[in-house]
Amino acid sequence: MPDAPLSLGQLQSKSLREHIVDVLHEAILCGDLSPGQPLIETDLAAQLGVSRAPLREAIQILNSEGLVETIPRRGTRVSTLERKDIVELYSLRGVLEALAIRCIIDQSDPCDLRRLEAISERMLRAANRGNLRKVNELDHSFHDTLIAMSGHCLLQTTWHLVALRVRRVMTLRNMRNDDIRLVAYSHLPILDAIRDRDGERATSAIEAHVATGGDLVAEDWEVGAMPAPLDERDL
Amino acid sequence: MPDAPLSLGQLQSKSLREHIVDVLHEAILCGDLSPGQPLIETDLAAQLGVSRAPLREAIQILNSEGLVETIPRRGTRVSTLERKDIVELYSLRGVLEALAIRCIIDQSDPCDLRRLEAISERMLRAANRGNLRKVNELDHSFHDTLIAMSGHCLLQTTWHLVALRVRRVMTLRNMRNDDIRLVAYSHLPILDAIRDRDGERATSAIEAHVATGGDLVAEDWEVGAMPAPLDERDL
DNA sequence: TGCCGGCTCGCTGTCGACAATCGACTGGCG
DNA sequence: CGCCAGTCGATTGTCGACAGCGAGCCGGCA
Repeated sequence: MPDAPLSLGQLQSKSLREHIVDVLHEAILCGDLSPGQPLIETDLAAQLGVSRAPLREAIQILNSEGLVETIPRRGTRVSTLERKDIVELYSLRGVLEALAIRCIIDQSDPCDLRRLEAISERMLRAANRGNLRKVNELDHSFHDTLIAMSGHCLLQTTWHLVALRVRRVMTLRNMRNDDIRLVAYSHLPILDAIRDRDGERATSAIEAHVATGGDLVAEDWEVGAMPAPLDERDL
Repeated sequence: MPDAPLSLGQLQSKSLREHIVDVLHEAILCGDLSPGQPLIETDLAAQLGVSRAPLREAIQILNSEGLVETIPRRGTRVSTLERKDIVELYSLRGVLEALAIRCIIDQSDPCDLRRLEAISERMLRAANRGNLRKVNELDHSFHDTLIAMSGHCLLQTTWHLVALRVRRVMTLRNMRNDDIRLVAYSHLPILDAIRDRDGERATSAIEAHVATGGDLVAEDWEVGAMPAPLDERDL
């Protein structure tokens, strides 16, 4: 039970545009839409059973999120991911998470780390079981929660952009089993440092953690990135 | 002569949507559209002489940029700026610029600081002349250039979101004359540190600089923020 | 007099159609 | 044989119109 608000207001409240954004997110993050693939508005609209107006608005959003790239009057395509993008992504991610941790530590009330600890624990178990998908999922939860706990709204907004890209990278790349153990265990020093309210150590820990992840991913990116099955559109 | 590409391809190349985005940017950043003011699509479209379709797409963009807030089926309004937003803005800005500086310093080729130095010099002169508008303009140039020099694309994208908000804050707040001198001169230590390729010192310098600015702005925000003239729309 | 229900109106969400533009193909000319 | 101009198809950009939700107003009822 990750989170199921079911707040009733959710019922039908989503506009068509947001539905489309969700669908496209899913498609891009899962790799159903491969990097570089063109998005033909007419076709997509027909496939989704909607008109082009909300679809175009959705594409605007995807565009601001950096998931697609639009060339005026030329078209839109799923954005590609080069090695440089990975490096940039993880370097930015590092400083954002470091900021989050500083915010958390600076909070007057002793912060509630139980959520993070619970996630971390489950992640370790999943890693030892070799359940790669679960580890990834919990990894994302961990970092999303960390950002949320900072109470820094603007940071959360910014993080959203980064998180989308990270998720994308993680799906495009298949990790080895050793890797996920490494990743899972490297959350522990972060928790320790936050618990001790030691800003310096926490910052180092998170940056080391992120750098590790980034290195693992960037390591042989060219290999793992572009075997995008050259299937023509089938969404 | 800030920058005038005039590359001829610019002629007519902008879609209507982008024009609208520019106009709305201008209107919001200049305060012509005051915080909280509702944006009625029908009216706006009529005033701009366009249909609602490109206007709505433009609003999507403004929305992702955080300049407006949309409540589904209720409408869009210019987003407000609370004191908390200012604090968050400047804290994020600090870490982003610190990252930029680290990138610049890490670059193998000795970076070309002349552009920054030139801007800084002109800023000092403007500050001594008491030319507030010019100082602000040069201040923005300085920081935009700094980010650009990092060569970090994702950082530039992220910076765009921050810079928009900073510009907005700067227009909503009238600085005192002492303030701008203080701001202008506090760029110097940053330049020095970069020149010496001293990462530690540069980071401290930029964070001090940003913090100073943030404090100056946040100081009496409630006073300077909300005297938004309650004029009804005249765009 | 105060509260509840229905009505009306303004506005947003969505749609289908038209106009404009770009790329590729084809044919003619040097 | 190669290059340039003209044409055609495909795709995006823009528009006006309709449908549907939400808020505020008005009237009836306790």
